[in-house]
Amino acid sequence: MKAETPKTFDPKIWEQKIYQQWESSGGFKPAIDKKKRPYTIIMPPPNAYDKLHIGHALFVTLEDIMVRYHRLRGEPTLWLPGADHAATASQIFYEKKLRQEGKSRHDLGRERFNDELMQFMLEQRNTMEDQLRRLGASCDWTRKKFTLDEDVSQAVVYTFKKMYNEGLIYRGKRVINWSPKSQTGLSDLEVVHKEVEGELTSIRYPIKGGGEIVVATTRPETMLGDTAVAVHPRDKRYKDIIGKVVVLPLMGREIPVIGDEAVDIKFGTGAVKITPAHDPNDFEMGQRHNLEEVEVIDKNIKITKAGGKYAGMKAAEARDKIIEDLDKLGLIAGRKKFVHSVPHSERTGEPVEQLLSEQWFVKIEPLAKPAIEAVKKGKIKMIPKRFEKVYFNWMENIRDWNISRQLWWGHRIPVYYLESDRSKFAVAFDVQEAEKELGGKVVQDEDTLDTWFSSGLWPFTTLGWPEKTEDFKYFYPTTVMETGHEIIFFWVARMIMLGLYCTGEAPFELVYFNGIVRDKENQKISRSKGNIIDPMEMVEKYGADALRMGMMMGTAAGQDTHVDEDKIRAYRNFANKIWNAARFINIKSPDAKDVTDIKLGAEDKKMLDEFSGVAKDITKLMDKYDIGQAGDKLYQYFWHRFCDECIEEAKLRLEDDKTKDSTGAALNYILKNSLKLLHPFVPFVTEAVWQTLYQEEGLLLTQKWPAS
RNA sequence: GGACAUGUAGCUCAGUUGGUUAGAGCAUUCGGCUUACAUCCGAAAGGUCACAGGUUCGAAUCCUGUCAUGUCCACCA
Repeated sequence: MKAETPKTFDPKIWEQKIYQQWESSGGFKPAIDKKKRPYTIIMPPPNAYDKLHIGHALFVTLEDIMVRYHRLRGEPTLWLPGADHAATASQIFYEKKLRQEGKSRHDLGRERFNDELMQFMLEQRNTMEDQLRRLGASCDWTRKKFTLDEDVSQAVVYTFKKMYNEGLIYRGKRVINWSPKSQTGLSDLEVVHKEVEGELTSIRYPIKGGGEIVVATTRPETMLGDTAVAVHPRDKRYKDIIGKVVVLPLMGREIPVIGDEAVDIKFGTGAVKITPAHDPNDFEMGQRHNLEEVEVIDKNIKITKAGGKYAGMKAAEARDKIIEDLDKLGLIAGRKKFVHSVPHSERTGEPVEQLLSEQWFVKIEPLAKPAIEAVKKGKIKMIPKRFEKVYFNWMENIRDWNISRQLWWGHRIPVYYLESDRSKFAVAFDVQEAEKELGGKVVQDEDTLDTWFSSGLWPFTTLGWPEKTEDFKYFYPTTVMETGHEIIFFWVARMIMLGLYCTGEAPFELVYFNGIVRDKENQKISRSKGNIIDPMEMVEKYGADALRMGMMMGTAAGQDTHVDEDKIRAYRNFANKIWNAARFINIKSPDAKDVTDIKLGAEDKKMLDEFSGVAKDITKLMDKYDIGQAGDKLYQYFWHRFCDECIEEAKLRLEDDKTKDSTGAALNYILKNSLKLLHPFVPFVTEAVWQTLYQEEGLLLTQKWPAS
């Protein structure tokens, strides 16, 4: 560096060039050494069509810091990037796009719809990948994966087949959550409960042989499908009524009064109408008491033929009509406003309908048990640890997993039915295999798999499993899964269960949970709130290093983090500080000797000692995954200790011939090694300085960490 | 209904096993183009450590309770 080198670090000149050097150098690829344990992170794949938002910037920053740190430590380090087909989100997204063009997916047909969407995805994916590059993500692009890659899809079928053969996947009729808008079933996790003000209607059900029993409901129209009335077996009021028969009003059907512990004595009259086809609790009760399931609402939320004279009406219309009719008969015992929680689709926001439907399920208990064990025994650790409790709590109360989705986009369920007899089916890789097995023409199941089914296999399908590839053998189990705590059940739990089931090993050693990004008013960053910070705009304005520092400073695992533009600007200044400290040292001492080749003064030794203490502290913090603290310590040290004090005090000694050389050597040593410590956090500016000063030693990317 | 997290300067956060006058950065104010950097340097101001009890020679730190904020789970006929 010379006095005339620019006074400011200009990210625009450097970033792209440096990234290309890194990538083409092969430095992102792990230096495989069978004697060393690899450090592996499989990237949580962003949606292929996503533009990166600030949440992505956070996870990319954190993972890149981990990966760069371990790479500098000399470990064979793999960060494997990917893209997700994000079944539900993508289909909804693309259908919306079609609608704007005045089309629907049915105009295209399944095949064309999927082809077009695939085309679109692959195009968009380039944008997403470019954005990862701009953030400085040091991942191995030669190993990148897409969740719909041929080999990944094969692995999905393989797993489905194995689970089916071992009795872990079954087809069954259950009450499921049905999203009318997207016309698909949802898992319990895809449903959120919202408080809604509704109406609680009390209805008199006449008892055959005299008397009546009053039940209350928020969904009077479901009474058409009632097949019992339940009371608590120890409820004194109804002691003599259990076993009697009531006549279902409007329908005239005779249904029993049953006793079941699940009934809450204190609620309402203590008697509840049971509709096994439209309520999961009622369904379970129906199973216990062998009740008939009468479906009265269909997938378009209209009353079915079983609904008698109400058939064909929309459920809401039927509700009003039924109340009117009951009222005429004097059977309404009361109506009152009632706030209750109603399940809504997490995706579309609409209320979901609970319907009886035939779906594929994963029997979860045999998978959950070992998954609980793995965490209990410490085979998998979570940071922060408190999420282990959250995990146990959910896993211990887990229910079977509905994996069918009535979507077109995604992994199609690998089940083929014999055309001539649909009760016969085979699980197969393709039509030929199925036809061979069934001995006739076959049709494939129309449904696709829950996107989290294939995502659950991600830590090993990305490495080539079920083939015993070199990568799989070497890198699996992986080291860290870094992701958001909001998907601990959706994803993390499923990866652990499926990982243990498929490979016999826990898929990773450590789960690091990042928090949610909020703005300075503590609001969640979201488009609807209008407070989005576009990471690419920030990179454009302040450089990737500044954005990265802004993302990670003050973060702790599992803790929400705050960003705003001021913060990012402040760290742009930090990048500049590094640049200028280097300029100064190099201008004053362009031919600095190695500290081992020169007699050092007392002040020099003190500076060096202090530096090695800092390097040790940083190392300790990094090993604890206390990344925010490590960043803060470094920032503090480099700027306010090294620059403000060490360099300032050294200025005099640099003017004195007796101390000039040794001081220069010491400053140079600290600068050079600080670049290594700083590199995981601010990779671009440190690399830019390194290449300007120490080019003959190769890229900073793969230097040796200056502490142990 | 249950669980968890957080509450320290205007804002974002440190504060190690309890130990002098509670620390940074950003923002603010003042003074400086001092031979790397004005994307800078120096200085100042700013705190009842959410609140109330308790343990202790000593509490931001440990215990109990309260309040506020946020998150998750369960569920409501």
